[in-house]
Amino acid sequence: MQKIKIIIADSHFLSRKGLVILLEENTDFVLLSEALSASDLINQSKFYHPDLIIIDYTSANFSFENLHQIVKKYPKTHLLAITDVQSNISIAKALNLGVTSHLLKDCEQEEIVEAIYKTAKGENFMCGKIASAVLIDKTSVNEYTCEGLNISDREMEIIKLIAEGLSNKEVADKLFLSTHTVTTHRKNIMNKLGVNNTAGLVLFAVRENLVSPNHFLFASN
Amino acid sequence: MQKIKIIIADSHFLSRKGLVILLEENTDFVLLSEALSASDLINQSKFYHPDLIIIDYTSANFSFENLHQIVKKYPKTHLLAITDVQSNISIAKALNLGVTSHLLKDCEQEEIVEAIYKTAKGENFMCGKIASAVLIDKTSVNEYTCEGLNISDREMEIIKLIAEGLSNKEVADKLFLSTHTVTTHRKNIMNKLGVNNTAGLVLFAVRENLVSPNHFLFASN
DNA sequence: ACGACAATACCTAAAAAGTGGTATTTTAAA
DNA sequence: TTTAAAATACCACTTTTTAGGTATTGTCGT
Repeated sequence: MQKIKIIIADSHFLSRKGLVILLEENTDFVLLSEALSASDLINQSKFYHPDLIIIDYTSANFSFENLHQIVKKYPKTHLLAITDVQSNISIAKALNLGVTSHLLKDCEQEEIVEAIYKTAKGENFMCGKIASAVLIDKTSVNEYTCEGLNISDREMEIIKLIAEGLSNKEVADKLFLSTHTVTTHRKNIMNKLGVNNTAGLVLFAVRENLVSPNHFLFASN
Repeated sequence: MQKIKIIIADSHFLSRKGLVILLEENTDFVLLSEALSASDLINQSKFYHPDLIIIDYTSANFSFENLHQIVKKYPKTHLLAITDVQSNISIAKALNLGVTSHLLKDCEQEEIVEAIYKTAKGENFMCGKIASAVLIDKTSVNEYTCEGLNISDREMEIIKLIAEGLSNKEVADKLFLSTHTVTTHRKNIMNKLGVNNTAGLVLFAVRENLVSPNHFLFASN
């Protein structure tokens, strides 16, 4: 069997080095390089053409777009995402952007190793928590959905501002809309989410990382 | 200079091995052992009497109590906590239980190394985000406070219910109070927190783990 | 026994949110 | 090119929240 050629893309020192040790312990794996930023990753991918990239797209110098860039440019390279706890929508987004497998950083060593083998062959592997978080729509093979919610970008924008404490009027002013429009959006959002008050909206916003729980409190320091 | 004798206590494979590499790279550090659980940690501490324990008290097989146990039994051993993002109250709690220093897992290597040196000497070291989250009350040396907030238990209870989406009336019914009382509490809380709407209350509740961001959404599944 | 604070309760009035509609325009997809 | 969905806007009405107060009781520590 041919060795699996791997790049690690993660700006966090600890998890990066944890992965290094894991790869060193298995002779089927070859670590080509470590990328600390998106530009590192682009350059190294061009140079090495890895079989597999293990990436934390949430860490400081990476983003969702990097996933898409890699998938488009190097279709033979498979992506294994490994992040801290994420919202369902983020995970679904990553999968839709072409990530083959998804783990969390608190996974066991064995799970990570298994994920590497499978992902390098192009097979999906989700750790337990991820699998339960994302429902796979059996009808369309490659479509991952997130609990049937489909909140539009505009709606997301409005949720974010509401969660940051703006009133409908303030949101309207900020986005150059009528308050009626904001009210309508708010109604539609609440219907989609199945909630009937601001608390529900704010909790959703936190879960989807639209706002940080520290929004107000760090501001007051 | 004598070498610093260290135990790593963390059930997460990746961060544990990341720390292993970091310690190996510095000849002043000696890694005595790795503890995957509280009982591991107790046994290894008894056997090795380390200068320093690097611990993620939030990881699967550890808890706040372990911090207290170690501090009480081995006063010469210093504790360096390193966790994922935490609420201020959790951090304050850890510090009050006797943790000398506190980092986050996304810290840079240099910060971790500096923290190890200082903590082993008994000096405090907080990474940037932690330091800004917790203000040290200079008047009483060993007392860490949380932004001078002192929210009473009753107030916490009411915040929690509001964040769960209950109206003042519903909270009042649940706690057998007049709506006036709930309204008053709500006002007092908002004054203490320096916010002026429900969104701020809910974000605070999330930050202090009074409510899960999944409260509504898991309920609807 | 005193003071401080927490918990309770009430009042008024303005502002905002929540409910249940309808309706036009723009955009993306089939 | 038809169609569906998203984004926009308006109306009327009710409920809830927010902001400004005051005031009584109980409890805890000094």
